[in-house]
Parts: sequence; structure tokens; C-alpha cells
Amino acid sequence: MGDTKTLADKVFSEITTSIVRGELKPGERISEQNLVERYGGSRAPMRQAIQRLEARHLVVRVPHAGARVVSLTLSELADIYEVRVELEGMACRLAAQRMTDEEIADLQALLRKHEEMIEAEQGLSYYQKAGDLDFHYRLIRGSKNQRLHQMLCGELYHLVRMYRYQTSTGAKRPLQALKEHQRIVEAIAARDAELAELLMRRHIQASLTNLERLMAEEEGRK
Amino acid sequence: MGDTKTLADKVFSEITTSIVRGELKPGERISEQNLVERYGGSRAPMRQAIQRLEARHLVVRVPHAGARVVSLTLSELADIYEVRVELEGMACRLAAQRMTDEEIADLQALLRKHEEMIEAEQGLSYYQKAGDLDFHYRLIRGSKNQRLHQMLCGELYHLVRMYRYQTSTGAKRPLQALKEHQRIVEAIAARDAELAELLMRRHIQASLTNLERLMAEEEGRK
DNA sequence: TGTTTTTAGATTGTATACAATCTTAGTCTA
DNA sequence: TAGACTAAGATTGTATACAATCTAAAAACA
Repeated sequence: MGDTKTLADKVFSEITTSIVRGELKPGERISEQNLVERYGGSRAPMRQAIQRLEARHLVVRVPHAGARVVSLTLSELADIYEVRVELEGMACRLAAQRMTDEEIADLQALLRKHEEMIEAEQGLSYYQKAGDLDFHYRLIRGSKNQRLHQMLCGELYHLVRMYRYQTSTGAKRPLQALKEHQRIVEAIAARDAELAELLMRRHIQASLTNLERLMAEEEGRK
Repeated sequence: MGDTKTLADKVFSEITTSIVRGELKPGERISEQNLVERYGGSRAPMRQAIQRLEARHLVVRVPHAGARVVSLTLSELADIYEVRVELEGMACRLAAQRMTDEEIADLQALLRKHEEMIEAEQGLSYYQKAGDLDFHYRLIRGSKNQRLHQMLCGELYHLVRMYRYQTSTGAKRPLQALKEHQRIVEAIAARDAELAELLMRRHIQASLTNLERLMAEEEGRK
């Protein structure tokens, strides 16, 4: 049985992480020839990789003109966060209804680990990145809705992560973020779906409000 | 200035409509050679077209094994409707806040036209299809959120339409559907965002409930 | 007869070559 | 000097050829 990754697959995931980490910057050109020189092989698989990147909205292509790393305006980023508030609130509500007791216990254990790390003042920056993501991903999986999971984790989160570094979006204090996470899990453990949804919406809304403030400043500067 | 469509683009849209109309059935195989014989050209653009179909979740590909028209289980379709209820409810809420008075007037005019058509008992089946879609699309555009528009119209609706024919999903009586549409527009005209959202959710929820009933029947038959 | 192995065919993945289109630098003109 | 035009270069779109992999039908074996 062949689960051999094709070359196009490898290049695709390489570039994906490069973009999300900011090594390739928004607006930067990506040419097929360029990729051939960097990753080896021929143009055909590079072309496929670029198309897959386009499918995930990580690059924008115009016919005969080539591809560039996606470059979002504040307004477009706000649109994304608006959708994220809605979908992740929904995920949280469903998680409160559908997660097993065991899964909830795991989530609580995860937060205790985060708490220890913060108290020990180790990995402060870690919690902002991988830890925070891990929490959100688990919750979304807990919704038991595959399509929802795919839309959030497969489409929106790449873009969210990509811009998290550049704007101050989501740059919450680790301690405050942890407290909010704990409240959310409490609501889920109590099977209070409405409250869980509300708390998650607020948790994300802060970033959106921040974005809207930035947009207002930018508008005022003109 | 070149807005010349590439061959891959043409083939992509041809196949898209074929799938949505049901001319290509779920699970049916799509080979590159097959497309070459049907549309002309070489394998390269056919390959691209298939990749774009995969990006829209209209076909499923496995490496080295080829592509098939997507085939959803009832459970997967229910997941889609669950997300649709949420997103289109959101769109309706935003539309109530953001549509201009002129756009609302246009929407009202559209419904009056639908009413006349139904009273004249012309195009009953038309209203179920194009008319219903037109209404929903306009509302979604009214949310003024591009990302939301793209997720609903560009991703979910293809699959919804594809299965609308086959299951009895969304096979509402035209008159009842029209009445519900009218209530929704009334709420929007009154700028009552909460009510507009609630009404839209109910409007779609009926199809989801129907799906869940079918799933229960299927489960009981085992 | 049922199962496994083998082998031939078909299909996809990749490489390379050519044609169509766009981009950019340079030239010309007002 | 600013702007429009032109031509060379680079880049993408398409076609074809070959290699790697999968599929399925036939043969071998228990």
C-alpha cells in the first residue's frame, strides 16, 4: 500500500510552514522556476504545490502573471476574525454538548500543565504559541463536526497564525488567556453550552476589537 | 489586458456544473485521459482542473489512484447543514445591520416578483431552484463580509445544491418558503438583527432536522 | 473451489520542450 | 521631464514523453 508522499505534497507543506512562520512575507512573489532551484525536481510538481497553496488561500494567483503570498488588509483580516468568532463559538457550544467526560478530563489536565509552566515562568512565549493553539484545536475537535474542524483548522487558522506575529492580534497576556481558558473548560464540564459559547466568543472578540481599533487609527491618519 | 480564460478554467467550470446538476454522480470516477477525450487539449490542463475541483471539495483524490466525484454520507451532509445554519444565520444578522435601504428595497422587490410568479402558478419549480438561491445569495452578500460570502457561496453551496436534488433536503413548498423569506426581510427592514438571525436559522434548520430523521431511520434499519 | 501470486494494462507523477502572455527596461515623442 | 510606445527577457500555459504506482484479470497453488 502506497502512502508515499509525492514531491508536490512535500513542497506544499514546506512552503506552508514557511508562510505561516513569516519566512515568506505577504506579497512576496513565488515563481515556479524559483521553487525548482530551491527544492529540486521539475516545474510540474511545483506548479501543483502552488495550486494547493492557492486552495488554502495562502497564495493568490493571477493567470499568466504568477503567484504571490497572500497579503491581507486589516479589513480582510477583520472579516476572518468575525467568522472565527462565530465558528469557534459554535464549536465551543457543540463541544460542551458532545465531548466525552474523558476528553474533558484531558482538557483540564492540559490546562493544569499550562498553569504549572506559567507559574514556573518557563515557556511564557511557548504558551502564547503552541499551547494556545493546542487548546483551541482540541476544543474544535470536540465539536465532533468534521466540516467545522476543517474550515477552522484547515482554512482560517493558517491565516490567523500568519498574522498573529505581525499585528499585535492575539498577543494576550499568558496569564489572562489561561484564566479565560479555565473558565471556558469549567462551563464545558458543567455542560453549559450557552455559557461556553459566550465565553469563547468574548475570548476571541478581544482580538477583533483590537483590529477594529487599528483600522480606525489607520482611517484617521488619512 | 488579458482576461483570457485558460483551458483549465473552462474545464473546471464545465465539470463543476456537471457535478452540481447531477450529470456526474457521486463516486463516479474522473480520469485525466477521459477528460482529454471529452474536452480536447492535453493532460496538463485537465490535471489542473481536477485539482481546482478538489480545492472546492467537489472531487476527492487519492495519490496515484485518481479522482472521484465526492460522495457524502448523511452524517457528513448533516455536518455541512449544521455549519450552514450557523453561518447563514450570522450573515442574516449582519445583513440586518449593514445592508443599505436601497439594497433592502431591492430584496423586497425580488420577493414581490416571486409572489407574482407563484400566484400565477408559473415556474413553481423555478422558485425552488434559481429563485430561492438568488434570495439567499443576495442576503449573504448583504453581510458585507467577503470571507463569509466566499465560504458559503464558494464552498458549502455547491455541495448543498448537489444533494438538494437527491435527498428531499430543502424540498419545501414554494409558498411556505416564500412566506418565511418575507418574514426574514421584514425583520431586516426593521433592522432587527436578532430576529432576522433567528428566522433564518429556523428556515434552514428544517432541512437539517429532516436529514437527522433520515439518519435515524437508516440507523434503525440495521 | 477458494486463495494467493503474478503479470499485463491502465493511470497517475514527473521531466522536458515549445507557445502564449506578461513584465520591465529602454527609447522615443510631446 | 513626464508619459506613451516598443522590444527583449522572463514567466506562465500547454503539449508530449517517460517513469512510478496502482488495478484488475489471469495463472498457480493449496
